[in-house]
Amino acid sequence: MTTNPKGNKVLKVKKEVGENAPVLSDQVLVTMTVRELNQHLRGLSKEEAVLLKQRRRTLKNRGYAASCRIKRVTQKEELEKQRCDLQQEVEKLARENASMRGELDALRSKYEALQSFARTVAKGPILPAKVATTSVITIVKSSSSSSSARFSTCS
Amino acid sequence: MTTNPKGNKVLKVKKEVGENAPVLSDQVLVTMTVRELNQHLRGLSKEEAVLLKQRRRTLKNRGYAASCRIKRVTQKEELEKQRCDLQQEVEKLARENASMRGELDALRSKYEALQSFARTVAKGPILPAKVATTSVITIVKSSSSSSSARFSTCS
DNA sequence: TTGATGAGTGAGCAG
DNA sequence: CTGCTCACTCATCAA
Repeated sequence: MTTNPKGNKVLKVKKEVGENAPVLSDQVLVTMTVRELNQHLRGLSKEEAVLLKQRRRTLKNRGYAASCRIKRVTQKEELEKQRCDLQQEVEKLARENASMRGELDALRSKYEALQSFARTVAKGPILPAKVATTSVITIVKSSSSSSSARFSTCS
Repeated sequence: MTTNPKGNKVLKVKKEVGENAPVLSDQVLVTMTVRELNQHLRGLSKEEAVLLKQRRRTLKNRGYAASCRIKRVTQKEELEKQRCDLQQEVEKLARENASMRGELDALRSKYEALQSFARTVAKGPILPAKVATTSVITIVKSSSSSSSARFSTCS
């Protein structure tokens, strides 16, 4: 078991042959450094050496293919997660939006009511007759210079 | 060329053999209905029949693998598009949000100013000195102009 | 040479 | 059986 023979090519697909003497297990062979490999190559015919190096390359490729597949699903999951996050953000912003729209409407109503009230109140005390029908009241916050921008949203 | 022999197994990878008589081109074989296939099988040995059916299956698999890959990239593109769309929606909502927040602030300021004014006015009819510290009140006698529209556009 | 990826192949599952 | 998908292999490209 520990000196895994060789035949475990594909995890469950191609299974062990068990009869030939592998010399090196796949695990060992694929993990080996080039230097170590060369040492093992010492006692082998050129033919065998070529075959062994070829097998190593194939094993490596098997691993590359696996990483490639993993990467693919990882990226896909990443995309799905991003989509999910964005979807939630959209919903959050939409809720904020709706709530602000409500606030705005409410405030506008209050503002208009107050405006009516102010007009009525202002009308009585001062020059009742004349101001009543023709005046507009402009209120300017005197503190800030940028206050003029305040009303520019009313364009 | 039109009666494509057989050897074009893989587009550029495995190329034509050119010596055997394919009887049926890949294109024809893979497109054939089962009924048509059986007719071709009539004059063949059982061995040949099995081989032919196997070849058909392999060709079919080749096609399936291709669709599988296409599907994969299509889905990935789909995800990327959705992400892009959502991203844009987020930005749009964020802009709306910011703009509404601005409106809200502006309106709140106006409301507070009007409130101060109203309080001053309601409390004691226009005492210039007192009002001076917080507001400037301009009373414009407008001669029928649309000046009253000033505030109505802020709705 | 090493690592990554497209395409083809067979295994194996689902309908 | 048909269609799909996984894991593997090979060809090929890039670093």
